Amino acid sequence: MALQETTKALADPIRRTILNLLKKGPMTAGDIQSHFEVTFASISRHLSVLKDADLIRDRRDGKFIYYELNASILEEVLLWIYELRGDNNEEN
Amino acid sequence: MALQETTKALADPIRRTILNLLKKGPMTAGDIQSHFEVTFASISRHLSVLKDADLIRDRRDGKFIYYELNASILEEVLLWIYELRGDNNEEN
DNA sequence: AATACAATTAACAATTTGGTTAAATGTTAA
DNA sequence: TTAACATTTAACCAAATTGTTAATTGTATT
Repeated sequence: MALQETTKALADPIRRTILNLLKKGPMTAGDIQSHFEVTFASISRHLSVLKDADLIRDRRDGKFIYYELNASILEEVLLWIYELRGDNNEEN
Repeated sequence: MALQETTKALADPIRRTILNLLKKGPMTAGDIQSHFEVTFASISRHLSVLKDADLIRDRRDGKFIYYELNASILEEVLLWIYELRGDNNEEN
């Protein structure tokens, strides 16, 4: 179930911040790392969790690897939440 | 940040299933447990994670404790996801 | 008060997660 | 082809999470 990968990926503050950074456009791992106080290796692993969830995609351009947001994956989470609220929220 | 508790709570399949069960209406811990192959104690801890996130509320009625869904907490997650998609999804 | 029932909490083991440093990989440029 | 740069992967550690069993708490019943 992809929902599992997605929700797990979203359950970490660094990963959520990375997604917010990527909202503005693609960035390299180095650019991303510079926003945090953890090592490159640590960010690299967060990126791979996001990649496993397909929340981000990467594309190499010469020496750099650019990461970009793939927000479409979030549709499934939205759907799940909508269904959960379902009839209980008729009044809204 | 409440988003942290919420996303963490959602990142477990048992907890998501519990929320789906509660969609149909309040249930006791025992009723909930009967849907899983883990012990009462394990379910009880999942319930406390959901309670910490305020995704569920409990109410004692005599010998039983009834749990019910508080889906309003999910608004914050929805908002966060909407913001993330933001301008990137003008075409939708 | 004693017993039984519903559920939580405590204590512990196993697994997962997130961080670090060091080594490895891929690419460019000298 | 060697050096330098960008990034990932491997190996390891500490902390958090999830599950179990056993003890505890709260309520109802006798």
